[in-house]
Amino acid sequence: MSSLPSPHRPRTLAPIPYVAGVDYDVLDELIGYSLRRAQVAMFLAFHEATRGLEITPPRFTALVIVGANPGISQTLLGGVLGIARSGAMMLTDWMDDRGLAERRQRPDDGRAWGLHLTARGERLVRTMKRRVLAAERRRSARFGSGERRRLLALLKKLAQ
Amino acid sequence: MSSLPSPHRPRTLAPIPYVAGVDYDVLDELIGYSLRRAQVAMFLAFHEATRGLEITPPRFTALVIVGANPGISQTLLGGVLGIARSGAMMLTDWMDDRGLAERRQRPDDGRAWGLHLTARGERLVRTMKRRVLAAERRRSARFGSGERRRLLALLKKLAQ
DNA sequence: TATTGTTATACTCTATAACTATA
DNA sequence: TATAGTTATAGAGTATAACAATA
Repeated sequence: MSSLPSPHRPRTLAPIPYVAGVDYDVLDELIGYSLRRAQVAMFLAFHEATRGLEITPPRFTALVIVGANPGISQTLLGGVLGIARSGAMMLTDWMDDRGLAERRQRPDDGRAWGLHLTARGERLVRTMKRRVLAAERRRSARFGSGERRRLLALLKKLAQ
Repeated sequence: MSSLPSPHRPRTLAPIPYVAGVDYDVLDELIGYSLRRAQVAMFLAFHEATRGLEITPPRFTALVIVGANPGISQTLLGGVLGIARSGAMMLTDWMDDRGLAERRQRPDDGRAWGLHLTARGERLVRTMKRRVLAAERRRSARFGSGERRRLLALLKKLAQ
């Protein structure tokens, strides 16, 4: 396969600028390009909202998924995140090392662990959710009534 | 600064799945999460559309920008892309090595190069634009009249 | 002094492939 | 045989910092 893909997050800590005097040509008409710019902007809001928590988007997703699906296996967690098992392991190690989640033995299957949030993990998830949702609302303040809802629906349709 | 950011492109060559039976909790309500899923889907369409051209999103952007702004410097190109000068250099080397763009001396400033597409670069840009626009139209076919336009506008508003 | 291009280096995230234990 | 977890390794893309040449 070609030179492909990578992560989840923008490259710098500043929004991608619209440089005055530069002709953006077809880029201005491409969903893909605006998607990228929007993603950088939203990442910055996310980063600001989770300041001090050492959270990244994949970590956030992993913690939320484990919280909502106690006993989930590493392999399935990787499947949900769209990453390889080895990546799910590193994420799980990260949660485990910090006392946010633990691996419990399964009586039914000796191969797989069941992942569970600790009390500390539960607290962190509550804090993260509160902050991230607040950041989204703040960023959506520029939208008129219903526009946030409509954007969400259009994005889901596009990703389908 | 924390452990931060990275690129432009999704991690795998498959869309992020919605795994049946898994509770996605708050993720379903977050613009940031849907943005990520949409971006992966659009990247796959982009990748498919540019098959055989060895093109990635940053290369596409660089070629389009040089094409529309002949004589642009590497530093400004990096500014438009939102990457460091060293990255703009690697991109320029890539274009130069393949005979797609060339560095020309500037009479007014001995420090900076002026970047220009070659005839071959011009042809590639035409081909890329055609294919990528067709892919976007194909992907937007699921949208009702005006929805693509509305999505573009909402994304721009979000990124502002 | 400031800026452009350049080079070397390090870092992050991810994939791949091989290994083991269990099914 | 197949699957879960694990480990080691490699790759892509980016940033940072230093340097020479020019402004």
